[in-house]
Amino acid sequence: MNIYDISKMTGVSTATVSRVINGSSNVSAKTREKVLSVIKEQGYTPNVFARGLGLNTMKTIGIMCTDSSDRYIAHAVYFLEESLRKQNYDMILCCTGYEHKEKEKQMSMLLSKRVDAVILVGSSYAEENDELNSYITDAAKTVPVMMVNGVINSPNVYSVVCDDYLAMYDCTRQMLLSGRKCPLYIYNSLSYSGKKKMKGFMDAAGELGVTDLESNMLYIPSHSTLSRRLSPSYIRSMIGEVFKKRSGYDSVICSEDVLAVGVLKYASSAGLSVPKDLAVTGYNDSDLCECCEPELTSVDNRLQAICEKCVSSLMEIFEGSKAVPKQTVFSCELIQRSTTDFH
Amino acid sequence: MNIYDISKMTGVSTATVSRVINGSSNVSAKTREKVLSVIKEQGYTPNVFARGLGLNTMKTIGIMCTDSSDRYIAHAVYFLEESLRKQNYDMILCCTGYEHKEKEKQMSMLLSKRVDAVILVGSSYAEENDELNSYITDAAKTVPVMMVNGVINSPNVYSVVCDDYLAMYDCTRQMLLSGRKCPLYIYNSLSYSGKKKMKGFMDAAGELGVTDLESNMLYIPSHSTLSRRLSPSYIRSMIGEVFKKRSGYDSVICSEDVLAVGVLKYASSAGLSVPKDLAVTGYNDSDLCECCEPELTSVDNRLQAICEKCVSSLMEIFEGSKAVPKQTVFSCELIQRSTTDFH
DNA sequence: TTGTATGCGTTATCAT
DNA sequence: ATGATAACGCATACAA
Repeated sequence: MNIYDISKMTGVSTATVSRVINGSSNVSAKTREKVLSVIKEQGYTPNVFARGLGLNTMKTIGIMCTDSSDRYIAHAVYFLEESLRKQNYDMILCCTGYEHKEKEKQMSMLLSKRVDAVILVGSSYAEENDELNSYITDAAKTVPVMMVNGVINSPNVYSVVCDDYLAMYDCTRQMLLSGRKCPLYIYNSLSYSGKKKMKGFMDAAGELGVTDLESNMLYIPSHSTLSRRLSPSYIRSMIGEVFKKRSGYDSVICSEDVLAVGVLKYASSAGLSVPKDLAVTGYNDSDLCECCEPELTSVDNRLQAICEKCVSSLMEIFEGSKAVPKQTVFSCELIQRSTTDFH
Repeated sequence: MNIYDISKMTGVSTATVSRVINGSSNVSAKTREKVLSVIKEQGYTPNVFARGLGLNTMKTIGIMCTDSSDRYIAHAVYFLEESLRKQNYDMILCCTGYEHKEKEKQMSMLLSKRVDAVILVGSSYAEENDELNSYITDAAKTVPVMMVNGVINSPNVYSVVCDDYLAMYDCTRQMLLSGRKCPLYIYNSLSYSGKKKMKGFMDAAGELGVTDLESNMLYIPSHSTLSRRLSPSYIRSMIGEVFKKRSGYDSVICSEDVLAVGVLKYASSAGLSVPKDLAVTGYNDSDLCECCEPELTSVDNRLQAICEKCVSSLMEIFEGSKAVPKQTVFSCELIQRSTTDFH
């Protein structure tokens, strides 16, 4: 069943059938009605390949992420899907993992599929080293590239991010202003946003009199070769070692919620009362916050707003707007629960 | 840059270029080498639309799920993506939500995109009422339909599931054999697998002397119009009400981990010691299990194995095998942690 | 308002 | 082993 069949059955030309399908106004009401009824009756659907061949687009966006089972990314994918579908776009989802080689490979695969744009989800796509980003900037010569929570300054690459620096700066300030003297910062990533958060902590802590920042920071890398994901009990044991080496920590600020869960586990096993003996904050405001005891103070990084803005900007780019901002920054919001006693 | 350009630059016909691209053996080594070098040098990529038009396939699988940000589904999507990519297939991801209308709509959208198959993720696609499944059985007339954790008995529809009935039956048995007399079963879904689990509980409880099953079961529906997701604190309060009405429960068996987290929250607030006063089990063996205190006994429903089998079966179907099982069943595994004291 | 004719870039059939 | 050409199904420029 193709456009020729419909043409024959209705007695009009394929051009007119095509016009009806695409909602052209230059069709008489009578003709339109006739064609429409036959199309419906026959259950005819235009062949997307033929259409794609002519128009060179399939209304499909390529989504690249490292790992769609990650809490944060899974939500991003969901919000993007929702927004894109409203605009009648589909998504091809690619999970690249954390290896550069694979990222490059999937990108070229997406381009060969002639997607209309590529959305990069997560800050692990924005590398410090420009050389490593060349596959992205090259791709942007062909299609718009949108980055969710990552920034690369290059033509046709657009970023939508939240202000992780300021969020962590504020969070740290609040922690110290509430009377804590000796915070421990735990981070698990040195990605673009990972570094922003870290700097936020360091600046605030430095300004408020914390010296010897080195000993107030702990790096627990995720995505090791050993395991795909950090487990809370592993984190607990790491914390335990650090607390054994040096006592006096009265607060822990984490770059991700799961780290804070591990801290709470440590506190519980060490008989520390939270927040009295140890105040704790997480980051992402994920559903983990409400699963632990006490419930976790965290930072809402506005993922939904970011994803929706990302898609709406993309649509504007498609419409040829020249006024789309290269970078859009959202503010985070501190969500206070029971692991802190901020003023 | 198209196949004609390559043809001109190499001095061979487009047919030969095509043969080289598709690895036909009927090409001399010399010609192949020449063509390959020009292709590489020019960075030529075949146009997938033209190819799709001729072959009527784009090596793309449609994935339908209710909500890709759900922990369980997000993992399924990840495992499916991984398996499909190994076979050089892409996925178009659709989140349909829980409304029937939308499921139908997205299905027809996928079919109009000429996907090579559709994978339905989650048990909410298998309806009791055959009428409601007709959009699925109809789709199966066009392409193979694979169901991850749901069963519909119809031509060209294949299911890969885990034995939720047996898992819940065993879990309940263990609970009762460890000395518990009065279990509460909490469930949040009446989907295909939801009913299986429920029956598992009822059968085991009935056999081991629990009477008046009605009062041993509590339904807390997810996906209400109020909120997209159940929150642990809401669950806690629901539990609280039930325990107030009738005391004596010494154990809680949950159809999903997040429910169990809510139970633990209740226990903590009510001063009940787990597992001494109250034994608790979850279901799915999600990462929540290791986030709570004490860590949660749960059922591993072998999601990765299911997804991998689903894809490998699909590949066999594509290869024309007639021996692909209509239904494949995996056994679950009880993962004991610290919320139970099973013998 | 409607129809005709052509291009889009492959793959496959049939010759050679 | 290689080449010429039809077919795939649609959209559109141009003609009427």
